[in-house]
Amino acid sequence: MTHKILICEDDKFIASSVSEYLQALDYKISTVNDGEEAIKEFNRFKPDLVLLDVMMPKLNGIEVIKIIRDKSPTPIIFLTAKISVDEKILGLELGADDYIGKPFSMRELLLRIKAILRRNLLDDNDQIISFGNINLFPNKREVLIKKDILSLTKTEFDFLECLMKNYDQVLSRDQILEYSKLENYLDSYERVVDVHIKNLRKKLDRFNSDLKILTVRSLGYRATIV
Amino acid sequence: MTHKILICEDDKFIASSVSEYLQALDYKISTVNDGEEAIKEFNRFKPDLVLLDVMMPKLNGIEVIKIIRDKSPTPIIFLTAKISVDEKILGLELGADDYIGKPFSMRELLLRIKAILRRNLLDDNDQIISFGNINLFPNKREVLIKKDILSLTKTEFDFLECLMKNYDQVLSRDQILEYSKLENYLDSYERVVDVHIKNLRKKLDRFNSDLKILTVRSLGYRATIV
DNA sequence: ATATTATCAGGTGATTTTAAAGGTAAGAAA
DNA sequence: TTTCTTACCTTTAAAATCACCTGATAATAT
Repeated sequence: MTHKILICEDDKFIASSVSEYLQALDYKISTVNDGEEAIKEFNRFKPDLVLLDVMMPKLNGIEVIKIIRDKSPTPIIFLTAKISVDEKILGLELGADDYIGKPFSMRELLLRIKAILRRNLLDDNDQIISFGNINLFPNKREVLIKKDILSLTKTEFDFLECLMKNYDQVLSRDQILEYSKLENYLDSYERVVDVHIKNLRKKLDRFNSDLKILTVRSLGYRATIV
Repeated sequence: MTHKILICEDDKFIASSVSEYLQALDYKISTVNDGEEAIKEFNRFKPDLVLLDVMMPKLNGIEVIKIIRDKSPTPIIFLTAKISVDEKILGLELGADDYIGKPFSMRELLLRIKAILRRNLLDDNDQIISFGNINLFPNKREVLIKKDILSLTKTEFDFLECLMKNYDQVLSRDQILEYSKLENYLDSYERVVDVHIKNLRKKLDRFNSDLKILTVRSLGYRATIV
């Protein structure tokens, strides 16, 4: 796991105590003290999450988030003294993922960090599966090809997930059926797999997926990129 | 506003002097001498803050905090003779809000108590869950869309809270029921969820919420912004 | 050797069957 | 009263099945 977190905070005391606390928990930390450095370090360090003080020298947090959001969806938590609901809503519209008011407890901060990393699927268990231009989000049950949503039925989704998890491996019809835990899969006519594969291929083709499902004669199917 | 403080401490001398000192400052105090009593009295007394000795008979402080944290975020300060950095981190992870080493001065203890009670008040007002134009205030049990109050029944509120807390995750009907009732959910008929979701959707639509509840066929529901 | 044919695995589209979710309303509970 | 639950009905979506097609391989005949 061990995520990288960028702390942008001009109050040295807060910066160092947050940094120490998170380092002790095995996060990799980089710290900067103003907005301009924040942008530079963001590009260099490529953090998984940013803690961003709103009031900072040179560029304030709102300006920083605009620049970051232009090119990256990296989650950002604002650290802020006390702000109105309106400002909060503005920040959230600009793409902040959360706010935490000062003074905050370390435990509270940690909870929010964990929640956001989990929400953003950067957590180990529930990884995005990507090959070529296709991205599968297991917990959302959503598949994107480039920016297009590929709408799949439950079975189609399960088949694709199974094939992508076993990328480049040949899977038998039985394995695929079992994975998508269709009950009674023992009884059923094996050709069901063929039909679902056919429908899945059609949908993948329509969106020019470069992931293809190959037939391996007398054995089963295998997913690969062209 | 006068807060209730639960003191869990087996050293009678410390217990009574802290108790007297805080009572003189108008805090309401209850005192117990071991871990098992601590749990019982926590449930009965419902304190705003707990002072918890680490070394106690029957159940030690670490075990007590685990049990309390299972159901309550009530702030906890550990009272401890000497503790390594590792133990400190363990305690903080388990949900301690602060540590204070023995011997401590009454004045120092008081400062920490005040800081934590203050911080907790701020945080409570601060737990807004926001996505798109919709803002949910868990402690007020109020939902705003832009500036409009969305009036929801208890169940509708719970459903929405559950879905928003798990933004973009697919939740099964079971999970939603469990979240919203805490008990007896096993008895009930799963279709109730559909009905409440329908009613909730209608209300969200009427106010042009851009948070939508998507159905994920044969799995459950998922909240997302359009 | 090569051409012809039979056989087999897989592909496809149409149709049937089955299942899930939505909507409504009445009765129960709070 | 309002809110929640249940039952029933409608609508819609998905899965399974079937009959037929195609292309590949293997068997056989020339």
